Amino acid sequence: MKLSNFATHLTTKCGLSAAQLQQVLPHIKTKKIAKGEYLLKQGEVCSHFFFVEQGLLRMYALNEEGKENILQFATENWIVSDRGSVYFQEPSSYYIDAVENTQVILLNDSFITQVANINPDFRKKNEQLLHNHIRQLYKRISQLLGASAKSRYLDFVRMYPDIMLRVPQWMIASYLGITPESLSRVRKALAKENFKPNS
Amino acid sequence: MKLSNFATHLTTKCGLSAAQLQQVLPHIKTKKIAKGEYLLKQGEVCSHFFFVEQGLLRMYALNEEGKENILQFATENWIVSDRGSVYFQEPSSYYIDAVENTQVILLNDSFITQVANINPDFRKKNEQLLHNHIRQLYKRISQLLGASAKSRYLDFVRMYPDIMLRVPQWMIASYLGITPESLSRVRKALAKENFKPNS
DNA sequence: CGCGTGATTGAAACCCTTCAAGTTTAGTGG
DNA sequence: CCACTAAACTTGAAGGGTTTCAATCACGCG
Repeated sequence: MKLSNFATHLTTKCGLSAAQLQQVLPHIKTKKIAKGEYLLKQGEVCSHFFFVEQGLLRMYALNEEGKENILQFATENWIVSDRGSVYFQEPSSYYIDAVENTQVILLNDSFITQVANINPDFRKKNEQLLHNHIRQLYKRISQLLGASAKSRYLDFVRMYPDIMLRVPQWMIASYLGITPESLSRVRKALAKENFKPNS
Repeated sequence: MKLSNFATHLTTKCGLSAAQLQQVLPHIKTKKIAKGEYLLKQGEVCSHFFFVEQGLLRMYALNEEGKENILQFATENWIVSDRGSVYFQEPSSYYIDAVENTQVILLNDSFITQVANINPDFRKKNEQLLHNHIRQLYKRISQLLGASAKSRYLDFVRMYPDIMLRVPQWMIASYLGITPESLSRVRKALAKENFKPNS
């Protein structure tokens, strides 16, 4: 069945009954985008949250020199969006595009409200998601403030071993805030120390 | 009257009526902490959100070398907390202490829920606060990823001119992720370029 | 006054970047 | 299936921005 990831998510994580699921599913929209295509560009108002059914997305900003800074990756079962832009209906500063061919589910604000009304647990889960997100962002900030390139890379590998295998190295460098050349050298140094990514 | 900032906030920002306000106010607790004292230490579970009635707080983490990395300042009418720790009842990785003598209002999760039940707008405002917070964190991350020390400092001055005047320079450096010496040199260079913080 | 904290300045060192060249890998069309 | 090409990754040398360490200066406060 199509939409299996999202449906599973709603039942197991958000506690929707089978009946509630049938009530909700007809209203959701899906979209397929090919590798390299965009879901959001700088200056546009972001209209949806994007649930990744299958594939891999990234969100990034351009700095003053025109370089990409990757803020976030999103694989299966993750939600990515410029929440601020959705919520306040303001132009976004970010881009969201597909690293792999990707199928997403488009969720707008009213869908969230709708499901929250059907199922009170859903609201709680949604809040929980937000808090978790904030916690993750704080962790990232404290890492960028205090940790070396090597330590940031090791944390990334520990935290997202799956993503590491699916995105090109220069994107990881961009996520870590270093150049691809630096990351290459960090990895070389780690190899000499007998570091194995898979252990 | 005591609590004036918080009461004003609840009525003007969250739309509580005078009657609702009277219903709520008796249940809130305040706390005074002197400059240098702590509201939260690493390893403790954070039990409250802290609304700053008067004064100035900071939240920071210690990196692997024992250096402070300031994640957030909070002045009057701001809320600071380790939301993740409050929400999931897990030990915090952060410290919160007072930069000035400070009076805070202690808000726990049940208080939020309570007020949300009394006034439906409050829930919306609270969500809005979360979304705004996330947006601000993303902005900070993209800055740390892509901008130079000078540009980060200029952004800080533009965004928080009031805080700049109330905290020692080395704390701003810590917030920006550079050393106090570097910030001193950045400021010196800006002075040569005829930069005036007040304009 | 003297002490402690914060800010400044200098010199050397370090980490990371930049630029340029080379190598490997992956994808495409013949 | 090989040949070709573009993209990704590696490597080296030089340079820049930031840190480190140390010394000095400025200020507020008991």
